[in-house]
Amino acid sequence: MIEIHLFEQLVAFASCGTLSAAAEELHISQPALSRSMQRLEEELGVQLFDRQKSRITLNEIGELTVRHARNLLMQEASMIEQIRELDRKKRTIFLGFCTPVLIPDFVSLLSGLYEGMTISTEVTDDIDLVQRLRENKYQLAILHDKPDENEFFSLPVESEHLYVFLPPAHPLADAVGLYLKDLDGQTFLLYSQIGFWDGLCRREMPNARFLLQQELNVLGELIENSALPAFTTDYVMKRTQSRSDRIAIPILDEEANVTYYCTCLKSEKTKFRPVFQSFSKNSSAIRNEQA
Amino acid sequence: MIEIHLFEQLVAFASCGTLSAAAEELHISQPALSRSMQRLEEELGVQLFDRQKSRITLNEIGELTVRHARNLLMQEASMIEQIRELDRKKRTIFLGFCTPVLIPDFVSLLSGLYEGMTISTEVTDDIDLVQRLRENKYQLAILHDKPDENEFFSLPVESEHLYVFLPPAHPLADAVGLYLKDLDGQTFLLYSQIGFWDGLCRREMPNARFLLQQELNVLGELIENSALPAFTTDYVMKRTQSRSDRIAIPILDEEANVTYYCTCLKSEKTKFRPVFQSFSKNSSAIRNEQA
DNA sequence: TCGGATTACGTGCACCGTAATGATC
DNA sequence: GATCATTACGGTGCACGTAATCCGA
Repeated sequence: MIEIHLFEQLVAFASCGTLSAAAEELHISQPALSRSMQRLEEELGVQLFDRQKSRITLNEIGELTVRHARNLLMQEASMIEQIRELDRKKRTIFLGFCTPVLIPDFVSLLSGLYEGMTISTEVTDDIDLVQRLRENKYQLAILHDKPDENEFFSLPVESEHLYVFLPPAHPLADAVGLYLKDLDGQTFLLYSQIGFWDGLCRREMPNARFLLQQELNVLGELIENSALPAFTTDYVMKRTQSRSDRIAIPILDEEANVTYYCTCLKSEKTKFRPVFQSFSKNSSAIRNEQA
Repeated sequence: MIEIHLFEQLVAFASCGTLSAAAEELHISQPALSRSMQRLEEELGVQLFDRQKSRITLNEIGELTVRHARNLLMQEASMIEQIRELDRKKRTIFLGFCTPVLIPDFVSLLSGLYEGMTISTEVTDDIDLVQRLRENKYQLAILHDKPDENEFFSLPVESEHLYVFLPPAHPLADAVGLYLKDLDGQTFLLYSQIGFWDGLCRREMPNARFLLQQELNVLGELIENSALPAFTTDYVMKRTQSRSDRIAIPILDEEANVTYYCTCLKSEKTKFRPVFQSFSKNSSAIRNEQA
C-alpha cells in the first residue's frame, strides 16, 4: 500500500511544474518534496520522472500515474463526503409541518427528548408531507388529518381554532361569534406563512383584501398601530402575550376548527414513542381519541 | 486527506471482529490499532464504533465506511498494478517470429543493443504477426515476406535453405540435391516447432510420416542414434556443431529457399534503426536488396 | 482468570527543515 | 547571480511497543 499523501504531492507537482513551486503550495520544504517523489518511485518500483541536472519532468508513466492519482484522490474525497453526509443525516430528525405555528413547540420538545440531534423543519402542504414521510425524507410530519394509508402511525396532538382579532372600535367588536362571510369585503392583515388557513379565508371571503406580512414581528407592530382587522388563533394567543387591546372573536365556521396529527411511518413508531407519549400525557381528550 | 493505512486497518478489523485479532494480522500491537481507529474516527469526524467496556463493534456508519474503504483499497491496488504493468511493457520489446530458429540470435542482438530491456518472443504465423504488429503487440516481427501495407517498414535480414539430413548408409546419401517428392513415403524425424517448413513438407510428401519431437536436444539424440532421415537448414548447421556423421543434402524445391524480413511499423523505424543497421552492415547481399 | 479495550509512558526513527552542493540558464 | 534539484545533517514529533488498568465472560 502506498500512502495517499505521496499521490497528493505528485499531483501538486504535476499542477505546478517544478518541485519548488509545488513544495510552496504544499507548505513543505523543497527537499522534503524531492525525497517524497523519490520514495514514491521506490515504492511503485517505477520511474516516474526524467531527471536532468536542474530540471525534473514527468515521463509517460508519470503522466499516467498522475491521472490515476487524481482519480484516486477524488474517490477518497467523495467517499469521506458521503460518510460525513450519512452521519449528519443519522444525527438529524427531519420534521414536516402543515403550519409554521407548531414549529417552536415541536423543536423544543424534540431537542429535549433527543439530545445531540439536530432538528430540521420545513413547511409544506399535506400531500407533500405524506409523500416525503413515505420516502423517509421526514421522520415526523404534522398533518391536518390522519392519512388513510396503513403504513403510517398517527396521533392527534394539538387543536387550533380561528379567531378574528378586532380593535375595540370596530363595528363587529362586540359580537360573540362570527362567520367568515360576515367579514367579507373588508381588508385584513394576514401572516403570509399561515398555511392552510389562507385558503379557507379566501374561499369564504372572496371580496376581502389581504395585506400579507412576511415577518411576524412586523405583523405584531401593525396590529398594535392600525385599525385593520386581523386573524389569530387560540394556539397563538396562548403562547404570545399581545400588548394590544384588541378583542378576539371566535369564528363559527366549522372549518375554523383544526386538529393536528403527528404522523410517522409505522416502522419508526417505537423510535418516536417518547414524542407520542408526551402528548398522550398532556391531554386527556387526545388520550380518548387514541384509544 | 486521510491516509490509506487507516482504512486498511479498519478493513482488517472488520474482517477479524476484534482489535486484538486484527492487530495480530497487521503485525502491530493492540494499543496501536486502538489508537488508529480512534484517529480515523477523529479525522472523519464521525463515530464508526459502538464501544462497550470490553468490546468494540462497527455501527451502521462504520459498516458503510468499511464497504467504501474496501472499494478504495481495491482501487488503489488496481491502479498500482496498472502502473507497474505499463512500466513493464515499456521495458519490454515484444518480438514475433514465423520460425523459432532465429530467436536466439535476435534475442542476443537486441539484448546488446537495448540494455536493460526485456526481450519477449513468440512464434506464430505470418497473418497473426502482421496483425499484432499493427496493434503494437509486437514491436518487431520476422516474416517470410515483405508485407504489402504501406504502414510497415521491412528489411531482409536472413535467408535459410532446407536440407535433408541423411545417415551415410541411406540409399540417397550420395545425391547432390533432392526434391522433396523424391523423399515421399519415408519416415522422418521432425522438430515440432519448425513452423512454416512443416506445411511445405506435408504438401510435397503427402505419404511421408513425421515423428514430431518437442525438444531440440531429444531430436539431436535421436539423429545421432537412429537411421531415420531428418531435416535441417544451413542456418541451423552454421550455428550448431553436429556430433553425427550425417550428410546434409540440399533440397532443390524452390520453396526450400526462404528469406526472412524484419518488420516494424514505420512510426517505430527510428527506434529500431540500430537493429536494421546491424544487418545491413553484416550482409552485402542484403545491402543490395535494401537498395 | 483470561481475553479484550483503553490509558500511561518512554523511546526510536522517520520525516522535516536548514544548509550545503551541484548544475543550468 | 538566480533558480532548481539533490545530498548532508541535525532535531523533533509522532506513532509505536511495553506495561498497567479496567472490565466482562
